[in-house]
Amino acid sequence: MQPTNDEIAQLFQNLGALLEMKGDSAFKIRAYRRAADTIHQLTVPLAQAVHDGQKLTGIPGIGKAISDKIHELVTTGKVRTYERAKSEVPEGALNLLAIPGIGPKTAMLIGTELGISTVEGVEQAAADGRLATLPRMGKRAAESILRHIQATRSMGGRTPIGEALPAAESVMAALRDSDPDITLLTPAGSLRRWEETIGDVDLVAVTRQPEELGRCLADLPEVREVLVNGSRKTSVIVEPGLQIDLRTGETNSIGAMLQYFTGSQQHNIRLRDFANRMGLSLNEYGITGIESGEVEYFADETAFYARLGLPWIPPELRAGMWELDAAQQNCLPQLVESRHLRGDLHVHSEWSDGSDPIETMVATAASLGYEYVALTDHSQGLGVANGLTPERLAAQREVLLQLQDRFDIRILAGSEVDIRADGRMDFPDEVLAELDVVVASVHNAMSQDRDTMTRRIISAMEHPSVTIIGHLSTRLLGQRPPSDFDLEAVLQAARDTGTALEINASPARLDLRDTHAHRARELGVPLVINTDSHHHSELSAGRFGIAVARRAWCEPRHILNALPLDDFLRFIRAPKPDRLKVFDEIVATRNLSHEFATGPG
DNA sequence: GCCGTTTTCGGCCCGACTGTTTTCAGTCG
Repeated sequence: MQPTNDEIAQLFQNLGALLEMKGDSAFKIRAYRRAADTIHQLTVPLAQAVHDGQKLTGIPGIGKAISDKIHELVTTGKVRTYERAKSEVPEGALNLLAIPGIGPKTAMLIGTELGISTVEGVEQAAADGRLATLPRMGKRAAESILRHIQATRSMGGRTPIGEALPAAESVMAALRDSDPDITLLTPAGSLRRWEETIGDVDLVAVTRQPEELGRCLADLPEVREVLVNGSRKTSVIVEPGLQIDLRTGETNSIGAMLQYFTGSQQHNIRLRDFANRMGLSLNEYGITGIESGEVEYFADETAFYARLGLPWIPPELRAGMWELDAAQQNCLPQLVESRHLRGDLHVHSEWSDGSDPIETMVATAASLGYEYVALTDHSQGLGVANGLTPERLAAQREVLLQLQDRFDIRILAGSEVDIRADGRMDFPDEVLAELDVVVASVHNAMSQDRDTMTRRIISAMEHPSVTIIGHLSTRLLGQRPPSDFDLEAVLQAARDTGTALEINASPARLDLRDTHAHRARELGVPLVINTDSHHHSELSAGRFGIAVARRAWCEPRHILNALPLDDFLRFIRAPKPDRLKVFDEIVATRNLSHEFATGPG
């Protein structure tokens, strides 16, 4: 079994931690961590790249030594440097790093002095007083670690953005209520970058009495625990287990502060490195001339980046990958925005498992200013969702025709058709041929092996009536892992067959995920941003899908449902082998460049 | 270990907070 990118990234993350325990060079450690971060975000499977003989050293943060180690891992299944480092620290010390407040140094100490290798062991030692006897440890430190272990247990890892964003908005509303002097209060960190899961919610605020605001946060009723309460930073855990960090600053530092706390860490490291070479030093207060010691202040991020000779970089792009190179060459993408969407092509009604009448869904889509909407209730095979038989589907078409007279918005007849376990479609061909839009999705037998699932999806793409593949991986964030399939083969098939891929905007799914959407765009696969609405209120919830597309560097020209109605109709009416060509022609005649940018380098 | 509009050697982002200390190490982001 080939190592996945995540597994390779984890190995380098661990290697960095092991070297830190051993007291190795901080720069070497940072290099491994950077490589781990980069690999985690790569869109192409590294193991495949190794087999194809591709050069890895062009990837940021990957030089000869790390490239060699990746080769070694892929070809032999092991990395000798890693195995050796592991043998030189106490068994299990890596496990202890999962405890907040315990880093490599403390983990090493606990392992060597107390012979402890598990989180439970640390908990025991903290409780019975052994932990407090260690050097640079004490009663308070031990208590803090005990609290952290218990807090972590009830938090259970990163929070899907669909849960973190409302929680953050609720806390921000409460803070605004309690402090009328707030002039700025906004998310930063991974939330502002719209990552699919959030570790801690970072909030940035400007107000007259910052320490008072920190106390307000600590005193909110939903706060379960106060972790930090300093003059500029307050950290709390709110029910049901989400950490919120609030940083405060001055009005004239807003530009620097927002930039600093939005990150990502790798973006900041690269940006400061870039600034250093200009003789400038960056921190959260402003930009300092290294020679002169003079500090310049910035009221917004645009001015901050401009001082470095750079255009403003959208937070979704600040991954520490290619965005600085693109900014320097002034070729950042003009990212797609919610206002660019002209239709929604995945909408359910009460005819299957939605909860609203068709009319309500259509009226809501019209009120959002859309030019078209496709009704795509489930097909017959999905019994639990009250899937439509061909007869009910035909009856629904009649209803849609009658409704059309009463609405300006173009109503398209569609279906979300099950891709059966053997790759066949859940409706006969002649039924599918009647529809305007066919979203084909996997809903069962999700644990099929890689080859079977890959063939199953590709076989659906090869069907002449299938317009879009819905929620490709079937994952549910934090609940159900993605199914296993060969992404590259599937994306290639999408391109070859002219089948569009859906970015399912439901915050429970976000599927395609950002890196997959990025790769699809690189390959020139038309993408669709759909809400998969089951209630009229969900029709306006496309923002999570837009965020995925933006993190994938998508411009409006990459998004099929950003096309005006006439052009969209031309696309779906073209026979499938010609569709990609039609898409290209449409974009060309609209006088837009249509080279699918892959990012510089 | 990586990297280059000062380059193949000699640099490498920056600060808040905590708990232990009495000047700082460790952790975090």
